[in-house]
Amino acid sequence: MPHELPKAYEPGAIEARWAEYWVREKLFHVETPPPDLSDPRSSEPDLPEPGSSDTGSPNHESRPVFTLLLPPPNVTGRLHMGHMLNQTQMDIIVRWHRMRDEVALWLPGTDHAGIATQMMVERQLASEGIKRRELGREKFIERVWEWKRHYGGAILDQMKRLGASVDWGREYFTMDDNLSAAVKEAFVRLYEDGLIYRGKYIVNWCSDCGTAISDLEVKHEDVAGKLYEIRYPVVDAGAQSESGSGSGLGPSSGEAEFITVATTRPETMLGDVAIAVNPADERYLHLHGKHVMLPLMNRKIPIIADELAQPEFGTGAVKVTPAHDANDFEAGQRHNLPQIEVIDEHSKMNVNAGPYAGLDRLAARARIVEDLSTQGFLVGTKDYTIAIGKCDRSGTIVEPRLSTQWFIKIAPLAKRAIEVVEKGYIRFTPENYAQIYLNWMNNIHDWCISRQLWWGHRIPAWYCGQCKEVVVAREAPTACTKCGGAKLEQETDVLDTWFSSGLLPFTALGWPAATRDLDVFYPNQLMITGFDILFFWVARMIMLGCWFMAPPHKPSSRGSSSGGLDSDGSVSDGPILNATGAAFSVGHSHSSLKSKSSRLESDDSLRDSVPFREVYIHALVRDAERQKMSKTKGNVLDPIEVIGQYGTDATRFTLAAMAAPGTDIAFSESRTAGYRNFANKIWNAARFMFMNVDRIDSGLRPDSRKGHPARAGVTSFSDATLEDRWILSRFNRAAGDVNSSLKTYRFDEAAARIYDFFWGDLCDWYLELIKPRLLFDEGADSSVARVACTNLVNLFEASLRLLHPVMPFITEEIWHAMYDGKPPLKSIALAAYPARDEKQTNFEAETEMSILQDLIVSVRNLRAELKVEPKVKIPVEVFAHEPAMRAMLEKNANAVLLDRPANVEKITFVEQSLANMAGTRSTSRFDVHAIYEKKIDVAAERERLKKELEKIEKQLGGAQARLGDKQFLGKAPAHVVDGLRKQVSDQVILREKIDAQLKELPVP
RNA sequence: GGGCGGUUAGCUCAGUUGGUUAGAGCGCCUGCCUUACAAGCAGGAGGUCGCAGGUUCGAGCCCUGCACUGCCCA
Repeated sequence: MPHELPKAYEPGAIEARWAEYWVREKLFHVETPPPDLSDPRSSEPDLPEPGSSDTGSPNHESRPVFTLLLPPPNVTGRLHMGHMLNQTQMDIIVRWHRMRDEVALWLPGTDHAGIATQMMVERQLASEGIKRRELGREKFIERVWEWKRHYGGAILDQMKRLGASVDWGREYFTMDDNLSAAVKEAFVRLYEDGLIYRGKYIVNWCSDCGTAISDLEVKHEDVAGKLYEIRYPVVDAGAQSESGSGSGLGPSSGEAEFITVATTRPETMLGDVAIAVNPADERYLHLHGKHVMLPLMNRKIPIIADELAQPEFGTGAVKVTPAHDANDFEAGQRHNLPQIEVIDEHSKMNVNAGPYAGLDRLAARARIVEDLSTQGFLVGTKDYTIAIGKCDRSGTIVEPRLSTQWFIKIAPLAKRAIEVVEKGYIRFTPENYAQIYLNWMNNIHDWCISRQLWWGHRIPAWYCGQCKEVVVAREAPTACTKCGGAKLEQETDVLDTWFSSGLLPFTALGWPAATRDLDVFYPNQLMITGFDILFFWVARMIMLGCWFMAPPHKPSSRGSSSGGLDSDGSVSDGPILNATGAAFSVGHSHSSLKSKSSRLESDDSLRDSVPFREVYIHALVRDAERQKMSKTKGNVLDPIEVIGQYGTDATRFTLAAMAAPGTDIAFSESRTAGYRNFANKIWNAARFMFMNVDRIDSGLRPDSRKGHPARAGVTSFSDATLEDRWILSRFNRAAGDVNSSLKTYRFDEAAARIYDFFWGDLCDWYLELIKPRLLFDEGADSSVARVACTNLVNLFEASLRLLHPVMPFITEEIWHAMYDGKPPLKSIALAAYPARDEKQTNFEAETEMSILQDLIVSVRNLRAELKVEPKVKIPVEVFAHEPAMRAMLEKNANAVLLDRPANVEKITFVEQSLANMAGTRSTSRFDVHAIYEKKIDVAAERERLKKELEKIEKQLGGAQARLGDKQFLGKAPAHVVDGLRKQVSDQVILREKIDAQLKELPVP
């Protein structure tokens, strides 16, 4: 491969090629390590010391394992910025671990996404004029599969474009046969554990989706509405004298007494079964046990005393509608009240609604309000802000409705899920999410897991046509376990999508079989996801993981070599899946719950039951104006478009650089443009390097003798000159910093550090400083150039490895080119991540170099100030009062002479301070004076010096005051005091120099 | 109503257990097409860290109150 790269970096030309290469070459496939020997897992999340492990023999896997599960995108999904952020962070972390010589498994898959997918296909059918129910369940499901085969892979294809280094050989779909079997198994076991029950409860009902949805799927929204005040006549009021005494009581007319209640949903009054007042509310004491007549329905209903009614709210009396309100439902149970449903599953009034039957509930509301008004029961109407519940999917207003559903009794699962976080077995980053998680977990409600959908995992329960027994079983039973009847019908409901995805950390590794994968890769090391699915998914994974991966559910490979996964990943007969179709064995009956808890005897089994050791919660990506991206606002940034414009690497870098913990990301394209420029900078630095390699030694390649394990520092680098020692030290410092930033998920710090090193140190200084050594004259000794070029090549190769996790494409491209298309490894992604080598850090070189940089910058400053033409060379004089400093500067004067922007003709070291001359810059260490006849702008110079003097005096004043303060000296640590003394002595020198210079300036 | 966060340069954001002179990118101003890069180079301006108190030898950072603002839950 010729080293001729195009002048401008064109990401489009290289990225697609490498993305395809990585997939084709199966570079990120992880074989299941053979069952053997020592436990290959790293017990600590800490990284191995660089260079400490040997390469190891190939058939003995002793490397640490790193497992990460991709939050499975919906099959209906299109890649958005949130995915891109999420995947960029995961990819950086996984590539980093892989380069640290760990077994790094990133497991991809897609989620069947029950409601979303069903809606999508229904919409498609609608365009053909077909309704789902006309088609029938089986045909409909076939259509969904067809749709999935067609469109379901779109998002994964987009992922490939991002360069996501997942193991494509292990891709799963949540409706795959083995995963479906695992879901069924989990359901049956939970049922056997006594944690699943079925019953008629209030659920959130979406009439549009035609299904119950969980609390989490309801989004609350404040809307302007009305509060209707309705008065109910007390029919058996005893004490007339009390009537009308309370301000909240309805107006009494004649002998009648009323109770006034307020509601935002007057149509539900048709289902009222009581009026509740607070037991402590004195206004209503006389009415306890009395009745009111329900207007419009003429039904006599009791007045009950219940905490449901809050005295301070409204009149202190509330209507009770158990069939259409969750709180009322509970109150109804407390008082044994009937449940009267008046709204059906299509949000229409039903037969119980009497004259209003058949009306849509909103139409009914209008009629009811009108009728109440005419009949004198409507006391008033107020404007009111209602927190309305809407379906997350369809946006339809959710109606609380009575219906028969399947639930998970959540408390026992939550108990463990709380414990593992409290004990630190799962750590959150940022840490405050642990508290948010615990708050939610401590107030958790039972989880409604049934959905009235067709697309999903059908609940493995059968109803006996004869005795109505419910049989829960792994396979379709042939006869009722109670009466032996053969007429059995399976439950039509399917499971909540989050039930199956909540099992993924272990089902994706082969559970319930005792697989080697499960042994090696569970628990996952990390979960990276957004806070929006913290409760939906993360919490459920923790609950289910800690339940199923602890004894007795945890499959154990010890002592049972049979069973488990075949090498092709299919489930073979194991001891667990052998359980057959019979309902469930007596030994696993509900009473086993207690024994199960006691069997979780050791803390270790709880510690190792967690689905992942760490959770990193990333921010939300917003638009540049900090607005939430939404289709309706039209401010959605398509990552693929951004990639098209700036490249994947630049987009990834943007997301990494802006991913500071705790704040949302306001994605601004100007940043992406900046990082595209960064990529271009690297590209051109590479061009410069190749130009020199071709000219000096076209056979020069990076030293590749040492591949893995993670190697420290730069190899084959000879640090003869100051700039060599300096860049080597800077590189190692950067490598150390980047590693520690990534360790704590500080993607922003890591990105910034790499950027500063590559651009600020390597390109801005080092490349400029070595140019003279590279540009040897014709016929001259080329050995100096050869050494410089070798250094450059090895340094550059190491720098590419440092950058690779963030910018995988450009680094891969240049890296391959450096080896002339014959690299020692298939990919830079398989090379070692640089670690800091203490021996290569050199504090002295860094200090000296920074003084030289000061000197060079001072000359550049003087040139700008004196308005010297860029092409004109100028002589300078330098004074340093400390002999050691002078010696250092003299020794390295060449660096100053060779700096192009400074464009110095000659350096003369002088014996006297230059501070009192115009055209001088001073630091506490040296003075530098530019010899140039052009007059300086006296006024501007005076202004500048005065400003600087003011600043110094202000700082000096403060510092000296502190140094004179006994309390400060007594209490501040020594290094602070010493630092301050140094600052003062430096600034005193500087102040004198500036004073001198000011005095020499001609008086205006 | 309960909970969590944010407020630092014109914009978007860093700023570690409190410690010496608060940083970056973009934008802006000045000068350069210098033989890797004008997607570049060099130089520069710009901040009483939301407000008011407190703790401390020392506060952008800790505490209290206030203002504005975002999100989650009910």
